[in-house]
Amino acid sequence: MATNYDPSEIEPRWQQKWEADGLYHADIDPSMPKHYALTMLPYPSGDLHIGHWYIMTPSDARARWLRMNGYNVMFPIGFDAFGLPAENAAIARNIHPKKWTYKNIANMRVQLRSMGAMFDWRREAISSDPSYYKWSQWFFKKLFEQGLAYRKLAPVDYCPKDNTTLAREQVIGENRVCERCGTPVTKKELEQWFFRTTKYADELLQYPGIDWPDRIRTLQTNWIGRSEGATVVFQISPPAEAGGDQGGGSIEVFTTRPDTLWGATFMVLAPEHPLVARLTTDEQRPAVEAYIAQTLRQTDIQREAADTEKTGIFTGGYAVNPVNGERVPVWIADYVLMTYGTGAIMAVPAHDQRDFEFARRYGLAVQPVIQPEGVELDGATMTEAYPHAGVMVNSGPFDGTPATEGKGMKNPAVRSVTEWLETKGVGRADVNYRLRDWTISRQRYWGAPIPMVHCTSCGWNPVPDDELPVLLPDDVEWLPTGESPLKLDPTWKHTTCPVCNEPAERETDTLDTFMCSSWYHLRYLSPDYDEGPFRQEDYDYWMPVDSYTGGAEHATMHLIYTRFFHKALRDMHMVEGHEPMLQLRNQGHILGPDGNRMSKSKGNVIDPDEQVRRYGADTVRAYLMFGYRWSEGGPWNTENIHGPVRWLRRVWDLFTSPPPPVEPDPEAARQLRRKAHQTLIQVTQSFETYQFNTIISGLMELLNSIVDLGAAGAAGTDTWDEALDIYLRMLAPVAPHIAEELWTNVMGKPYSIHLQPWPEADAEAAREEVVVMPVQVNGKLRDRIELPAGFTRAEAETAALASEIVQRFVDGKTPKKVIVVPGKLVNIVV
RNA sequence: GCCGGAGUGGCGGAACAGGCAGACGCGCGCGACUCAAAAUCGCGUUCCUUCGGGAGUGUGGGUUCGAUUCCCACCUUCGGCACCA
Repeated sequence: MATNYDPSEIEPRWQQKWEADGLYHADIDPSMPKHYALTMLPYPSGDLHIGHWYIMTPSDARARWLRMNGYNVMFPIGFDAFGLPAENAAIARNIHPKKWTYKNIANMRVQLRSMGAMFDWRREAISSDPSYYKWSQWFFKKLFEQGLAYRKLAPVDYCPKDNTTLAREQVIGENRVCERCGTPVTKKELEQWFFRTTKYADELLQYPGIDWPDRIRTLQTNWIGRSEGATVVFQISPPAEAGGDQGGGSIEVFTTRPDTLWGATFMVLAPEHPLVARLTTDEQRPAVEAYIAQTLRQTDIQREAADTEKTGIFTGGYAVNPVNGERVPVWIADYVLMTYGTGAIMAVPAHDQRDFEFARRYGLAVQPVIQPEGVELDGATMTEAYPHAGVMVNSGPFDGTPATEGKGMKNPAVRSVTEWLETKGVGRADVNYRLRDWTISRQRYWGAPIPMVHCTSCGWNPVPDDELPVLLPDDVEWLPTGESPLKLDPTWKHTTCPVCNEPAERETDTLDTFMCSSWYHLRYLSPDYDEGPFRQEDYDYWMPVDSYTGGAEHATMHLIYTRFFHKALRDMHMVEGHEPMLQLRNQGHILGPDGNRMSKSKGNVIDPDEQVRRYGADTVRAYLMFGYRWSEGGPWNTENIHGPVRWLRRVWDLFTSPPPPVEPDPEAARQLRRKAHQTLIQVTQSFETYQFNTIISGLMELLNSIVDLGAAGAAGTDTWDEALDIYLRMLAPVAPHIAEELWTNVMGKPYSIHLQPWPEADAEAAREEVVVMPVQVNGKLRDRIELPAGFTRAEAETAALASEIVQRFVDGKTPKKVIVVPGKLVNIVV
């Protein structure tokens, strides 16, 4: 029976049999508890990357483990197939994006199958299939009907290389580059479709009942950027001298520090603010217009760079500070952004560094209103703003009120001033968010057409349901010209208005691919269903997603979008619960052997196919689980993989070349049983907590014990058989092929090991009989004593003091205290 | 600048509701088998040591009988945000 371990023969054979038998089909079974295990779907960019293995194979092992624990587990797979990378690659190679994409999918399917994962391939969903994007379009319509999709003219982020607009989330890094191609983005004023993500800003900050990493929650919380404060109304002052059309009106500002209102000595509007034209006096008009023109020429990057010197210009207009009636000049400056708050601020130079710099540059008044303890702030001589705690001064009725450091309503000064503003009718408590609505229009070809029609008399209307999907035509020029390729098609855009039936034009932009991936977990439920995006009974059984695995880089993109999507659908009564995914875990990333990100140009790419050819899928799986903290990742190591290589070879040898008969020894058998059940407890716990490296190390340790204790007399006993049985069951989730081969063909046990239950741990058997207690003297380890399990404190103390080595260190002194921690140690304090 | 991870042998990493630091593996060294090499197996492997011990989990303090684990202040590094009023 002794043969060499040959994964290249074993693995494809079992993969074919499992598939032929439908072993991993997940079907509704109300008699079983369900578990929806989801791993982020891959983008069909060419070849499967070792990174895909790193996300998917540990996730697969855990899904298999759950299945052995009695869950009806669904572990689906699909492709996020629309989007820029496919289109760009297709342009570079001069093939049609569709052809390129589907060729890659065919290739990646083969590669994915070589993992030996328990994917239910019947549920495969591909976002660029018409049967899929029909429902992406349908969801768009639903959002439109709810007012959650809308069209507006707005300055949006634009990638000049990819020639398309981008969502704010897709602009990254300190120099604000395109998430896909790394080109610095520019701003463009365009009519675009948006999703009203801001409607859910506050709710997205809550994570009710879900187990998501703090890290992701923090990233999302920062991204959403909630600020508490007050909106305050400043009346525009009547003209002090001739010029300017200033017949009343008011300017609203948002501030997180209403307690500093008495120190607001001027106001600043964004140059694009609609009131600028009204406020500007004739005298100032040429200068103001010149400043605005100059601002427009600047890129957003220049404008938003925090370290440039603040510039601005006086409009000539004034407003009245509502708390003290003082007339304050109104300026415009590009450090005030039209896209946040009201696009206007009250400037408090004494307590805000930006306002301070601006005031000093233009000689504006600085009035301290928060006095720190023991220091006298003087507006004339201050060298920087004082943004910290103190006592309110020069603040009318609030003089003497303590102001703490924090912004928002937790600061009592902020709260009481806000309440006072409300009673005076000049302000109200308010909240602002950094989050912007999601721009979803893309001026590119390879995406789902936005199902909207524009008619000169009826405006924008959705395509009727029975005309969905709006098919993406194959025969267009899909070169990126900056215009939507669909617009350049001579015929496609022409249609009739769904309302008046007159000639009308289709929307020629396509949907951001992140929209398609916001609901893919729902399509897996019923991928062939054509009456709706999913079948209700499938939803009722499988949702929500119980465990979701993927990269943390999606924290402020996909993972916000999909939560928004779920909440929107919930409010339309299409889905239940407040969150789509109950548990989220992020893996790290595998780098090249040189420690850099893998890239073809660096020549450090590890090809999983080659590793599988060399070592087998089970070994690659085991290495990826064993070699890293899953949450951290790290460089691929061409030497460390030899550990798992040897391990699985030794496992093979143990089962195929059983040890020679020995004299049975009950003590060795008892020890083996103890180790087996201890390992079982530890491995179970490691699966629970996604600690894949200690699953493998536990199995390696147990193998060592089986070999050693077998030779010592455990071999051939019932305990031996039990240990080997437990061993294969524990091996099955991590190395499914070798476990199946050894179980079914070598041990002759009933097919399939993957239908077997997870073994039950015997806590009694796992308990140690003899306890080795470390003995410390003054906290330093001096000796170890053996005690029978179940000893008393007094026995432990006596035994510890009796130790010769301990006595040497106690050195005749009387112990002040003896600490006995049962099961841990004895510490003698002298 | 602000927010959040992470710093443990030559390397990947274990152990943390405070209790034997370095499990498991890689690499390395010595040995066995072999004509030889590979593979395999056995032993060893944190550092220093006068062999009694001593030091040691990024640095410096603190709490404690006892700290990799908790607290304070730093340093390094990796992410994220960045004129957000």
